Amino acid sequence: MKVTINDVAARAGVSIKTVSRVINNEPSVRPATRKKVMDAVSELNYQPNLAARNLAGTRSYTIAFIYDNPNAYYVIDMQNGILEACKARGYELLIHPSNAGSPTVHRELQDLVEHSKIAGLVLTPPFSETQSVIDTVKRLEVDYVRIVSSEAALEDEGNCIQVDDSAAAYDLTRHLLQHGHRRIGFLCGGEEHVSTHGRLDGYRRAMQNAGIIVERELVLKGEYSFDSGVNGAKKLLQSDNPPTAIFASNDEMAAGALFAARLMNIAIPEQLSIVGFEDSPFSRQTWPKLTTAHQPNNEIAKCAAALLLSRTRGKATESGSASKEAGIKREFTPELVVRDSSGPAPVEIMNDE
Amino acid sequence: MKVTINDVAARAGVSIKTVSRVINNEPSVRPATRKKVMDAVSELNYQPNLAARNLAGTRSYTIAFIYDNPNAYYVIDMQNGILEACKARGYELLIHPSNAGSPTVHRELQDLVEHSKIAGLVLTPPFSETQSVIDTVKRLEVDYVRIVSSEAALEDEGNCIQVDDSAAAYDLTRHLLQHGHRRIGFLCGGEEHVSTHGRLDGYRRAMQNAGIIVERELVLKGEYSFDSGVNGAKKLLQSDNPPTAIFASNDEMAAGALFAARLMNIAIPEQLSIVGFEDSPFSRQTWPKLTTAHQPNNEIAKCAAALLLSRTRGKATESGSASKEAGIKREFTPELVVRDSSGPAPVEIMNDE
DNA sequence: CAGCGTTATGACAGCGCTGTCATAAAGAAG
DNA sequence: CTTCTTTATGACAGCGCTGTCATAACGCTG
Repeated sequence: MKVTINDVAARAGVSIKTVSRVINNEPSVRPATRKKVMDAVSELNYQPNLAARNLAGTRSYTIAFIYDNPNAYYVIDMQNGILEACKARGYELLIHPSNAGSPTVHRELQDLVEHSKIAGLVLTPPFSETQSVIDTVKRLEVDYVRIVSSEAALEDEGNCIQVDDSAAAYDLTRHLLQHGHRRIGFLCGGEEHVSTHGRLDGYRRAMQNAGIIVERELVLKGEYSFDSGVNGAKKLLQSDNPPTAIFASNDEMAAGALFAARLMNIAIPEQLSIVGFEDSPFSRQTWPKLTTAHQPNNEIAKCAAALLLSRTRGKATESGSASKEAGIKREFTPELVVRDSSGPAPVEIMNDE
Repeated sequence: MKVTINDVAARAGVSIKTVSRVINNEPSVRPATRKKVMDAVSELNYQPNLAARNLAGTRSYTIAFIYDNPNAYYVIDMQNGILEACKARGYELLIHPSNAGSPTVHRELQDLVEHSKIAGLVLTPPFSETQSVIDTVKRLEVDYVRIVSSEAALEDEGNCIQVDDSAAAYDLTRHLLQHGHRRIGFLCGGEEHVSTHGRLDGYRRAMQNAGIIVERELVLKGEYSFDSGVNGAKKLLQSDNPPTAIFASNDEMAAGALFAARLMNIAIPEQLSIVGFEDSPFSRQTWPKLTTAHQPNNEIAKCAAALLLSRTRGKATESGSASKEAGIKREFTPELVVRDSSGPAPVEIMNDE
């Protein structure tokens, strides 16, 4: 809005094209010239005009973030992470809340890509795991990065930032097992989320490794919501042989489970242990505070955006493609955070060991 | 990215300038011509290219949303509301998370305004209430709308969307009074927030109208956080003459108060009533669910953005300035939502009435 | 229907940048 | 030191739109 490429060129005593070359890291600029330009840039505090860049070149300096997630903490963390990566590289972010269930998603995506020149898309669950959405994105031939549960990355590793739900769930379950729990209930998230299956898998593996056969009625379908946590926990706790611990597939469900236990006058963690998943802020705002697995959403998102951007600038980076993705972590395993909602299994009916 | 103003012009058989006139609602276009153009626009599904618009005209089609709020629900609601308003009018949103405390805010704002051509700013608390920030914004001569507590709007009504914290707090307090509470503790939000003062004022007025003199030690300073709620409630409850109800200045603090009560084995609402403020999602995820005041953040934000946009398009709207702001609500009073954390005052020491 | 004030429309430049292509400078080779 | 490459730099058009200004069409009046 103020200082333009012309000002920089004048100051550096070169043509605007040369300035353009420097700020875009293109080759064929003598070091001395490059330095002159860089100096002018910083002296004038020049920043290229995004609108002009988007309009002129074939490249785009805008990426879009598509989300549909009822969990505000999750979205904000992700968004801030993406924003950081964008700012670092001079990109702009287009925010697009949408509705995974609705049939208009595909049309929305198409409009988005066709109307605004977009360098790429960051997809988070549930979009990143919905095959039809991915198909649409591929058909539109737009670059993208998906944040997904490791299980879902298989065919598409280059475009994925993976979260190892299974490994984290394994750790969480082991934590309960080490506290002597043998009957551990599991509340599933929504079927449509791959993370649901990953977390269940981790739980199953841990149980199996401990030599425990998981009874059918201990694993309940549900979805990633508070109410689902309440209902699931109620069902488990009202059964003839209730578990001594409950693995809720996310913190919100765990909060629901806590709520249900409270309704039924069950003391946490004395009579029942509950663990969540994600380490969202409100896992610290329940009573008692939740044992959970810390999922670094902010960093995950930052890496996803960085990965996307590392590709679009492509062509002319100095040090070759090898270094381009340096420092971009591609797989995350949420780490166990022990707080107050889990403890030793109550000692009453000791029928094994 | 696909169909441009040229295509529309060709199809409608007019010059691109005429198309420009139509899509910008400028005068001096014959109805017949206008119709031809409109038809072409919809047949081709034309959408003006934002980058080009931003680059060419003096107008800008980008507004920015500045926030610094630890409450993710609040931010997301606001953001979605703003986004709706933007989409409806073909504007773009620039998201700018920042840090109200940091001294760099002013520089950030300046960079934002100087580097990207910005049509206006939507400011939410705490920025919208920080005088130095407002001064900076005014100095930069950029249009803006502030979302503020009614008390803060005085001098600047035209630029404010007001939330009547005082009235809502009055209602909330009355609710407690009607349940027979006489000793009602009040946990303040951060001093720097005007809403803190508005809420306190509403509480004070209600108490006064009920003929109750509020003792000093019943009103505690704090900030809008869970921990602050925990600490404040503890202090109140450990005093010699504890209150029978606590007014927490937001839901997060109320959740904290609930937590403290739980620690001290105080039954809610039997022994103690607690109310929050805002009706954020987690007011439904506590045990028991919170009585609170519903603050329609999404709509508030939508109106704020709509107000901002109603001005920037200015000049050439058909029906004059009167209709421009039609339907834009400018003041909101959060409404009482009674849930389970409030109830009749316990009957023990009846020393007055 | 000439003569005037409007109102409607279009030609054209230019926003700040990038892509293409031509040209200048520098190196390599003979 | 001439010729041929290679590398470095610049002139210029044009992205899709809006602003300015000139011109064309219209609508009155006498």
